[in-house]
Amino acid sequence: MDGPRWLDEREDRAWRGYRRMRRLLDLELARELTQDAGLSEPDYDVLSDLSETPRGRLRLSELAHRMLWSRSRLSHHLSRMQQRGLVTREECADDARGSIVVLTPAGRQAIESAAPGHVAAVRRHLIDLLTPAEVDALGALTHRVVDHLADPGLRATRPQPAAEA
Amino acid sequence: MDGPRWLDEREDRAWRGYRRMRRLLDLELARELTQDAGLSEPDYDVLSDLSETPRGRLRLSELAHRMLWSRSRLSHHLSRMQQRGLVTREECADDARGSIVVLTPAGRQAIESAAPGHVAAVRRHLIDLLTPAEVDALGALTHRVVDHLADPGLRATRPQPAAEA
DNA sequence: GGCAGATCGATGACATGTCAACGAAAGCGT
DNA sequence: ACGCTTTCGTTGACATGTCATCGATCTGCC
Repeated sequence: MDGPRWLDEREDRAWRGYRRMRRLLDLELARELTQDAGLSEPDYDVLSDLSETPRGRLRLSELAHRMLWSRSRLSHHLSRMQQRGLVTREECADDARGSIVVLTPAGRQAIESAAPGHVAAVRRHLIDLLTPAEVDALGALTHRVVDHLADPGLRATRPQPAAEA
Repeated sequence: MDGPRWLDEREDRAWRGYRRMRRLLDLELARELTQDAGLSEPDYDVLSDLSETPRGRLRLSELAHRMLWSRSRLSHHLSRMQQRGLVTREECADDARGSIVVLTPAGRQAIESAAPGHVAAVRRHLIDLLTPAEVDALGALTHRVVDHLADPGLRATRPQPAAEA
């Protein structure tokens, strides 16, 4: 029962800064995206991931996996986007349970006209404010954290849960 | 007329890493917080900010301002927290429109018992994975971005909508 | 073949966040 | 004192995200 190791001044500064940046950056990017392209950030992410595939088609689960979304969330969101004509669903030939999400021409149009402005906003509010060394540091650090979180073994580090099969 | 300046490989790595970290870190911290303390992240943040004040009391607007929340959101959330006995509202003496959010003993108890575990989680999944130099870099970079976003003049930087496609 | 369990995607109930509007009360200039 | 405008916090309608569950289908194993 050691006293908890609180964050020291620098750590606290980093943590608070991260959370504040997160919030403000999100608000601003979402605001511009809505205003300029009529898309929400989730919309943009769906369209973006879809458009990165050869023919703009992906199994729903595969898309959910890439986006780190639950299938449920994606299914709900796709229904809304489908009503707006941005995507459609097709039956999957080799798996009758599955459905394939397909980018419509309107969806392709939407992402292609939104992308330049969005990238510019990301630059303006983040990337271009950083030195090259900071960009690299951010890349390195975030990927390390992601790898750590993606590793199921990480939770063994926690005090309590020790059980294993 | 310039083709949009897309992100180069390093910038893209940083940007994708950031978004992925954001999502995974959030999920994990929220998961542990709920499991260990029965609080959501928004709950924690409210209680945390309140507990940092001398007597656990703040004007609703002041709290909303600190948290970067809308008054509406905070009002809704407080209603839920109030029903769980974590906070109460009091009338404001010097401004009859206002209300003062007050941390209850139960709320104080909740944040005090949740904090050590939460800080430990933040360390385990983020801070302790970083070198001291990275912690400083993260602090510097996030604060720069925050300052930039907080500056109302920043939007003047946006290109005029004069360009035709 | 046929059964048991896993996976897929959809759905409804519910929790949470956003947005526009509101009544009440301050501020402010006259 | 008087209006006009702004600010405060609340509210209701609605958009979005989560969670548990479902029927359908696939998979592996006998």
